[in-house]
Amino acid sequence: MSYKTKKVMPIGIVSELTGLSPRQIRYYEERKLIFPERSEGGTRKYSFLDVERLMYIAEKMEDGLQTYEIRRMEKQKNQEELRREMLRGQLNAAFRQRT
Amino acid sequence: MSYKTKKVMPIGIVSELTGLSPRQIRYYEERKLIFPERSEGGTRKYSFLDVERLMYIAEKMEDGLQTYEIRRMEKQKNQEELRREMLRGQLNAAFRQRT
DNA sequence: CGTGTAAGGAATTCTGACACG
DNA sequence: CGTGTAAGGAATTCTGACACG
Repeated sequence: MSYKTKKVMPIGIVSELTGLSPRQIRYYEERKLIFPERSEGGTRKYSFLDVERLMYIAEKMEDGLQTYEIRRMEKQKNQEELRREMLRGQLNAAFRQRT
Repeated sequence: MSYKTKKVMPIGIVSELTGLSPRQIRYYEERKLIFPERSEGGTRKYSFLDVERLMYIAEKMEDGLQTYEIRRMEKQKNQEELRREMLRGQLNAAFRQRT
């Protein structure tokens, strides 16, 4: 696992890095926009990728979007990616090509 | 600053990642082998590079080296690098070359 | 020298709730 | 809906010291 995706930061650091309040960060988790891991004791752990995602979320919030709208956008993006990958898989299977 | 060098991890995470005890990690700091940053409240913050360095230190310790020997090795390495860089600088100046 | 541990305190984080709008 | 805040408690970290070897 890369340094970018490894969950290692406490919420205080993430708050400093993103400019968001701990309250905001926890709320975005409640709204299924962000998914930190937990330590044994229950404290949240975030990755740099999470920090990037939070900054992206912050932008969208500033644009006036609601959390469920952002979540919907993310889901759409993922589904488009899936579609593209499945298409690529089918093409590969059909023509026996290797990338 | 890259994800590798940004100081963001608390000592508990570093302990998990390296397999070293917090006591050992603090001791290596006392012996000037590692240099975490501090939060306002005084808690230590480490980077992934620090984690790598700690694993390197752990190896050397297992080899039976003492902390001052490891510190001496590091210093030597740095000085060699400096020498090489200065030499490169002089050559560039002498021949007006650009890399 | 290098590391474990118990001690006491401080910084950090957690959750659920109330408030505002 | 999104966020601030005070509340109480728990997890985490801090330092200095003693112990062992």
